[in-house]
Amino acid sequence: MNKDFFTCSNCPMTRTMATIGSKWKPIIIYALGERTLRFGQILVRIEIISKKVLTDQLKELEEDGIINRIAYKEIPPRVEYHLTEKGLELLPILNLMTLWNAKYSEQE
Amino acid sequence: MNKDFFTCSNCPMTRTMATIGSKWKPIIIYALGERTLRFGQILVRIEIISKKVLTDQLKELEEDGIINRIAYKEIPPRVEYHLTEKGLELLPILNLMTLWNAKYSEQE
DNA sequence: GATACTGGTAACAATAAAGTAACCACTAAT
DNA sequence: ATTAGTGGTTACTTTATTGTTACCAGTATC
Repeated sequence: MNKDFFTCSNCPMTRTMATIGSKWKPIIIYALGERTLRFGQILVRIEIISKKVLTDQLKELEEDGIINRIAYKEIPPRVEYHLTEKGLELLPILNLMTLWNAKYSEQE
Repeated sequence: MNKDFFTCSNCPMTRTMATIGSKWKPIIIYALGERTLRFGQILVRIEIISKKVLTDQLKELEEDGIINRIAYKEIPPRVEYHLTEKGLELLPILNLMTLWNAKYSEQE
């Protein structure tokens, strides 16, 4: 009985998925990249995401320290988002994943 | 207007998420690792996953060429699963993700 | 003959995630 | 006075994902 026995309560993968394992989060992070984008710009880039979902996901990503939100006190409002250091470190990993996927997507 | 304009229909991240972006898939892949495991063994390792969900996810992973399923014609039945080359290549990437997550999980 | 074993399946229930549509605040310009 | 512009929120509906329970096949053992 080896000690790497898999238990979900503190399985690293389970915990990681709890942070970025959702339909939209990796997409948002990827869309943001190294840019600073306004709410509306993200909305346009991801095209088919809804306002509400984007709001929700951005909020969660901010809570998890993956993105930074800066609201300027202007009218009409301007809110900018960009990845934190933590978020930026995720970028190359997500990139590897898309490369992996692309590599095996040639048969289509 | 630069050409990396983000369109979801063929956004690499969106497509990658379609393959492995579910609550359980990364966990199953991670649990499998380089081992060959029987259905029941995976079930025990992941503890809280249900039979049905595991069945479903394994089926999809097999369809996507990420795992191999070998059914021995024995009674009681014996079915073994292991990662394909494609699946194995995903392992280090998932590993990076758990490392990333662990790095920023110290505050808890 | 009853029971255990394994890897499922079927029918269904519950939950979580995502989507829709209307609305709001506040200012500037028409 | 009305409309546009931005970044939301609210209430609600729909859809997707997960989970539950009971059951099955077919052989071996008690």
